[in-house]
Amino acid sequence: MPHIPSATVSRLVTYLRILTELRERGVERTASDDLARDAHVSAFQVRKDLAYFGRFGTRGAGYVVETLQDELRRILGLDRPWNAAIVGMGRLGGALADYPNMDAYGFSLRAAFDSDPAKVGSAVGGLTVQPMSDLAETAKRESLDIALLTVPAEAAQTATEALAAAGVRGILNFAPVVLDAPSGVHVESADFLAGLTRVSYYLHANLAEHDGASVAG
Amino acid sequence: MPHIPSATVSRLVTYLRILTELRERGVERTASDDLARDAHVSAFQVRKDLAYFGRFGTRGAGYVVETLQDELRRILGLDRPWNAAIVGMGRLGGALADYPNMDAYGFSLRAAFDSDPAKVGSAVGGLTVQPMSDLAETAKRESLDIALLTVPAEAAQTATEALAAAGVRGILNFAPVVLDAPSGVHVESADFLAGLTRVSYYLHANLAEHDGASVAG
DNA sequence: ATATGTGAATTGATTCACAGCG
DNA sequence: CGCTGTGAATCAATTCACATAT
Repeated sequence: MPHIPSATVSRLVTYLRILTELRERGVERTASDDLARDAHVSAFQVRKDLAYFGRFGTRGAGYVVETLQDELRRILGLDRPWNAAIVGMGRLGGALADYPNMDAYGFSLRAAFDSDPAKVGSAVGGLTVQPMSDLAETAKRESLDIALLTVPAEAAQTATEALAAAGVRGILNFAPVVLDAPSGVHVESADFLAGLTRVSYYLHANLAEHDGASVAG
Repeated sequence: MPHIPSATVSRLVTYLRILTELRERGVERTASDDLARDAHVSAFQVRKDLAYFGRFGTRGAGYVVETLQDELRRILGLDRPWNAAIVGMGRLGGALADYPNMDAYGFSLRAAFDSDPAKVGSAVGGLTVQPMSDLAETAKRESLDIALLTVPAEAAQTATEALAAAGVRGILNFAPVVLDAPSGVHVESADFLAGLTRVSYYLHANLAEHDGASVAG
């Protein structure tokens, strides 16, 4: 497998969503032109992105929605369940714990942690908040793969190291800091203040172009 | 001004944060090497990013933290206040309304909207939730610049068009859909499910590299 | 006929090496 | 002498054109 641009990975997520919506609407076939229009990219780009991973279409006829959806789910690792935990049960952590459809997307929330003794033991979104000292044991028992990290900025690096030590290999970081990712751990940023600041830049510069960057909120 | 890569804009946000932290710690001078280390990029990259906008350092001596911080705030449009509103007062909207330090970052929350009559009139984070029908009037009265869009995916495009019609020029979109940005409106994505899916991809592909994309959470 | 898949061309971003200035 | 600022070179990503398959 050649090296895959990270922008390609982001676009694959978009294509998958479009295919999911097409399928819900009962559409059976589609084409790179259609996907391109909905994803706001060129049809060349769609075909090139898919070509990194194989051949999924039929020349002259386009793609079968269900087939391509399944392939993208497989490529993106969504053909298996991921066990996730929320670390930091402030307002944002609480909102994420109650977020609907996380299971539908293939992510199973299995635990919630907070270092504040006042929060430990409370119930949020069907989970009981545990102390950080339970992290290693719970991570092992629940086979935690991914953490949604919603602690304050100044606590994020310490929490990251605790997560790495506990065997968690993926972190979605909501804190407004650049994390030093321990070896073997993949970190994605989901930093809405950075997004707000980019909006500020583009408004300020009077550049009302198209969309911007990536991650989560 | 040449064209600025959007990756450069994202990195400028990071540099600004590092400078802010240095200043809080009382550090007066820094160098591209230091910023590079903290931002996880190369020193070449730091200097090239800054060079798009001017000359801010002293050869042989590096940068004055306070000066460079001020320049970056100006470049990113943070030297003026932005008036923001939350559109969609579900769990996530509520969490954002209570988010501390939004003012410190230069964003002033002035209004909150929801289409659900049951939510209208309730108080969240010092704001009274207004119906969507008030959008145009309130946007004008409060000079709303930016919306934090936290409505469900299926409502996001309609809300975007209402915001554009009300004169809001920047949208930070938390919904998991690609928005069709009306002319003159800049949209940034703050889509945490996309971030989670990218984590899934990198874990699945067993590529425990470094960080990924951008936006908010 | 029609739309995919892909090597080649182009564009863009990053890296480099060093000139320039304090 | 040190570190910035920047043109040139390298590397990567996107765009294109068309051969290919149905």
